[in-house]
Amino acid sequence: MKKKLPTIRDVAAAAQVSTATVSKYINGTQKFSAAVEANLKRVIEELGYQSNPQAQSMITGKTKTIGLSILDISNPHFTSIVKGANRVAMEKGYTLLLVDTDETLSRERPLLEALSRKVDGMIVFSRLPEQDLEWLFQMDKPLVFFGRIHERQLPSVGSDDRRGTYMLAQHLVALGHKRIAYVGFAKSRRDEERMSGVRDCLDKHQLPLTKYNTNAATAAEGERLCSSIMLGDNPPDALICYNDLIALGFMKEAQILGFQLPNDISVTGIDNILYGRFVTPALTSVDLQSERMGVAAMEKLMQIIAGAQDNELTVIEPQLVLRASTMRRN
Amino acid sequence: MKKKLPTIRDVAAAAQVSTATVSKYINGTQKFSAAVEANLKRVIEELGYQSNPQAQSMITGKTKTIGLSILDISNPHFTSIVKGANRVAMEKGYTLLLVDTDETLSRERPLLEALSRKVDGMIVFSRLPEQDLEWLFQMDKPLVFFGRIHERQLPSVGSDDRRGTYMLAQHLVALGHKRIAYVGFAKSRRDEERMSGVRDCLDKHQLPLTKYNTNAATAAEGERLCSSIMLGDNPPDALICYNDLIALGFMKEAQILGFQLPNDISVTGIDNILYGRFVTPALTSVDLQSERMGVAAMEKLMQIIAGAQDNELTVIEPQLVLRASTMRRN
DNA sequence: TTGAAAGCGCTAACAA
DNA sequence: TTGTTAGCGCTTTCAA
Repeated sequence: MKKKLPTIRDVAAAAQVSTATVSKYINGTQKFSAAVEANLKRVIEELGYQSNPQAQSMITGKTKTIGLSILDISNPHFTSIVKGANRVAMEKGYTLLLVDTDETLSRERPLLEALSRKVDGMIVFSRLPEQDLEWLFQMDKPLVFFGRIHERQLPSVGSDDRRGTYMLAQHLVALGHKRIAYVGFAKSRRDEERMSGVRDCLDKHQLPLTKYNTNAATAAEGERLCSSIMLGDNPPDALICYNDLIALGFMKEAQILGFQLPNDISVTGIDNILYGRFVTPALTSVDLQSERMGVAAMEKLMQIIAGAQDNELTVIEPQLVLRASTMRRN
Repeated sequence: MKKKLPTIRDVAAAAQVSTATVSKYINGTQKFSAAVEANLKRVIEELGYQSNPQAQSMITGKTKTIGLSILDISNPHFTSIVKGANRVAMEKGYTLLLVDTDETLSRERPLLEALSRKVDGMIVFSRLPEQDLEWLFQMDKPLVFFGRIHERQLPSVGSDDRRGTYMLAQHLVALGHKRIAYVGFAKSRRDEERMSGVRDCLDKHQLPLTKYNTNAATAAEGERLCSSIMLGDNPPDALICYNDLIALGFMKEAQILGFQLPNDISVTGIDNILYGRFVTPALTSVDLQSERMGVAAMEKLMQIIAGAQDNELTVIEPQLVLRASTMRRN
């Protein structure tokens, strides 16, 4: 037994004015005579009237809603992005329609398609190859991507992953490490950049690079890979993991296997998630400024919605965060 | 230069049928002659027509969107809730409108009000006192709460916090602890329950309870409180923290201060967030089954939207998770 | 099985 | 400053 909400017509009738007047009043589009204004104010109050956003957006074409599509909300990197994006959106009076594709490629397109019709713009973090995103580019929705889009000029926000891992590798080399390995996540579009940062640095120092690969950027995968990395023939003396989660899992498992960290192996991650500080040894990482990325993406989208031209990639500089999980070799 | 999307009228014109026919076709409301069906199918394909959800929901009153309001997405407890809720919603073809009130009481009401008009139902985790939620109850929106609502019979999902902390206290007592302290978070509605679980148990064993309080349920607060707890007159030999985040911060700082864990003090948290496993010593906690709570809440809401009567509190049983941060006293 | 027509609640010209 | 009017894109009787 739903009670009917009052409509703009009810207000107009009760206040003895036209619906147009009411509309202009609630939207503050115009000035009114004191009498009408006071009257309207009272009536709206009495009726508890609130305008119906559906109807509004049908006409204006604006929903005051932004779609944010990410790969996995339980990864703190994405959580921070959401946090940052949400803060900006909230300040500007927008709400967030969140889509978590749960690292499932096949879900992305249908989810994004449905999303696109409901929002004023979208921020998307996708694993789809660029050619599978054509349809998205075609749409007239304001769009901001995470990560560089190569074949088109599109507004995007990214981190300089290559530089980040270069710094990490440089740091490890400076500490005297000779057998450095990279634990990647090949499914990700960013994996290649991260690895090449490491490789560039090691090449320069004429050091070899061993590579491992995970099937997911999770702690569980770090744990899984640990024994085969550490109990092999010529185990690495330093590890650069695709992200902190993998590093955390690896470290835990290595300790269970009886290794001393960082004495037996230096371990580093990427993202600088909060929890890296609390493990022992605390995790050396590269701060990709996830929250700032979220902020930057939302601000960019807001500007585009406001009419700005922007097809640039905004690069957020990474910062090396040294902690106890890396140490000097003699 | 926005290109106009095709409307139902364009389809109708191109297919030489009425808009009503098209409408029924897309919604599968009716059977059609093979000719019309094939024709419609082709035309829709050609035009790339997709119905406008705004217009649809204006008439049907359904948005296929669920509002989820939480306190802080960066707390893994909430992250898991979102994860669970999102999964169920996605399966049922709903999307999530996320509201992160960022632990700011004054934001809750306006945010919830705006939210309510845009969704078919809401799941809310609120810190507002019950009397300030009256307006929410009045609305005809399907609603599910987290945590028990006392003064009304309302559909909700909660954990048995009291039992959880009782188990924790019981465990500590069994280990031989005599000076147990609780680090609470008085602003939260659940704080009282959690503390009373501890107190009930300690009373039964005629043991004293010391209490501390944080200003936020964060690791930073755990760190902040650590020195004053540990470097006081008669420091506790076991700590039950309001949540894992506080425990993690406390442990880190205690170790920095030179304490041996768990030898000098046993520490426990609540929530069983993923990261408790990776710190050293691994954190003993109570698993509140956050993700399952999210699932349960969304399922309940789906049923209510489907017309079910449900004013029950669904209680998710907590589970004690023993790890290395607690140890026997001699 | 199909279509005509009347709106859903609101905004945006344009007139008054 | 206020009102009239014509829709936005769609669904839903009701009639054919």
